[in-house]
Amino acid sequence: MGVTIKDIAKETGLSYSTVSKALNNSPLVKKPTKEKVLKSAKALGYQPNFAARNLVKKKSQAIGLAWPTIERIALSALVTEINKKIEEQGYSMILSINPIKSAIELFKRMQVDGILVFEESEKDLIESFIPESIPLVSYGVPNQNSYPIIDVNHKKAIFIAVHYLFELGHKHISYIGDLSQIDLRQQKKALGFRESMNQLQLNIDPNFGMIDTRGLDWFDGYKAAKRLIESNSLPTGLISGSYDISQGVLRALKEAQLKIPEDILLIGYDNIPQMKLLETPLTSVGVPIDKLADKMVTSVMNLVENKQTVPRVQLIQPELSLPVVQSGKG
Amino acid sequence: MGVTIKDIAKETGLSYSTVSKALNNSPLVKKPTKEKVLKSAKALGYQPNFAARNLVKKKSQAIGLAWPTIERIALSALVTEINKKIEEQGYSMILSINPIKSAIELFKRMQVDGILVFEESEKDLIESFIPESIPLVSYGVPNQNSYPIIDVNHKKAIFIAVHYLFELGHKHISYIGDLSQIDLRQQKKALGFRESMNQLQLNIDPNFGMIDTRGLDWFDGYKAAKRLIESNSLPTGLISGSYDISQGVLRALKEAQLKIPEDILLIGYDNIPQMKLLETPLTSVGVPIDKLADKMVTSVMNLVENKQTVPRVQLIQPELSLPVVQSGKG
DNA sequence: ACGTCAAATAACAACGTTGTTAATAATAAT
DNA sequence: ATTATTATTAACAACGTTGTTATTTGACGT
Repeated sequence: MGVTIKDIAKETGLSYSTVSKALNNSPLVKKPTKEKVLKSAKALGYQPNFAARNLVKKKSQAIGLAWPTIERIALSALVTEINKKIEEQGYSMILSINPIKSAIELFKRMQVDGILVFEESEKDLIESFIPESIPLVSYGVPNQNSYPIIDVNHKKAIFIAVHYLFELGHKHISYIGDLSQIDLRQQKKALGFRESMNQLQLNIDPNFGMIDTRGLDWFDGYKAAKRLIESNSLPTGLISGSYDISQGVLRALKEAQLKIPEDILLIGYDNIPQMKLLETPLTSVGVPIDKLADKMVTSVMNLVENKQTVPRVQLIQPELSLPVVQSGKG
Repeated sequence: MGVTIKDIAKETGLSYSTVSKALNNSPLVKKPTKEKVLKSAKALGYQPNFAARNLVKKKSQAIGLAWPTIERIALSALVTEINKKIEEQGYSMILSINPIKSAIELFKRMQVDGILVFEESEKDLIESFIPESIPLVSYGVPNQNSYPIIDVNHKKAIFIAVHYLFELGHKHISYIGDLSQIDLRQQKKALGFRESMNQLQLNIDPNFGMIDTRGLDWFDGYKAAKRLIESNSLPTGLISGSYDISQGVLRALKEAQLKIPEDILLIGYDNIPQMKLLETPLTSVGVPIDKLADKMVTSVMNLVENKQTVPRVQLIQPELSLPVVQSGKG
């Protein structure tokens, strides 16, 4: 089946080492012979065997990305951006939607040069099976991690949102998000809210100051917002904990015929491009997705081509972005 | 760096061929030696080199899935199901979100044993660069394809939906979906609607019998449904062309305070599990996702392990499924 | 025309596995 | 005790590349 370098060596009457060099456009081989080789290669339908190349070069020119929760859309824009950046570096990205552990094993099998991981709350486990042999960078929450982690300053993000509302004169501010004790990232956001409110000496309504969505899906946000609306304890400013939740909240507000920002000023989370597609333009806070993608890719690349060491924790600072005013054409 | 089979051969005083056999649990090696090898392997932290193994075995035990449109959620449930089925076969799945052509090239590099592709409308291109060396199965619309295609009988699906409504006594039936001329799949659905209506001698309202969403996103469905509602040409039965569109339509109907199925009976498309998560349970029509996943995986597996030939086109028949009545607990 | 030096190509050893064949140790049969 | 037979292990070629070293070829100066 497979046409190898030796076949084209036979055809051209050259040694297979020169054929190899010719195919790699080495300066050590004369132009006419290069052309002869190339022509013959095309004629025979030669396809390089990358297992062989990987074996000798100890490189696959690919990065693996472990993303177990594919069905939650929030990260897909980030993944797309990461993919783009990796390609720009001359590498390729492969994705696994398996649980992190088996994804990493798969990547090892595929001989990737580096691994990116989206961690959620299984921190404990990860540490035990990360392969020393392959560079790994995680988008997660710092712990006693031995591998580099890219973190977002979630507390500060919420802080920015609260202060923004405060300066606009809002006194009744609520937070809507997942308050469960499992996901560290969500905990930081909640904590950030509490601290910011205290600092500004604002009161957190005991019942509806912090609304628990009990989940991160669109629908969770919807249901929680609905409860809030029915309670008649509506704040004037509302901060939502994630992109998906914002969507649900928006919907609930719309159904209740509440106007944004007149009746209630909603601040979304996660600065991803899709934000612009939302029906109602939203003020939002978070780390711009391309900044995040850039950090992750350059970090793992630095490890792969060990140009320099990568800090154990990199905290990225969030920004506030004002709503984009939609033009008539949409 | 890399601990190899030879290192553990040295350690145990055995030849590296017996070490290899021991690690693969061959019956040709005595139990005590096996144990010795295993212990030493663990002690040294041995990690097999799969490039070497792939090279000699000409197999990677992995299937590549090309899915360029990751940001559209509709297929994610199918992808998850396919991943599960592939794992059950003892293989692994890697995913690429690159354009199909470069995804395929990547998969070749990674030495996958087989490739699955989600085609949209770039049929023309694909044919030219499919590698003869790797089995490839596509979820697409049949053309002059030389590779196996899994197709869904979209026309029949719409037919079933129309007939279902007709038998319930509906006369005013509309279709809402993407009517663009580019996507073959969408064209089939539209055609199916026209034919079914004609067959039943039902009139298609010239303005609002077929509503063009001009896109496949959630929001496209929303906007189109909104136009429909404002037109006051509301049908009693409405068939939507995709999962995402159904979501948008649902939302628009809800905002207009229209009840399902009392005011209007909406039939969704794509029988995917998430359907159950929709706020409003929906009658829906389409091919159950696990059936589709099964067809794709078994097809590519048959090629990979060439057990048997795979038909050039496999048309899967859709089914109607009635709304799941939600229990109080949700 | 002959030796010198550079350019071009050939030869060959790796890379880390697996599968096949050869060699040895242990056991059974006479 | 000696050979035939089998269980174990060792040796070695192969997989398809790349990089290093050796060899050949050709051009040049004298």
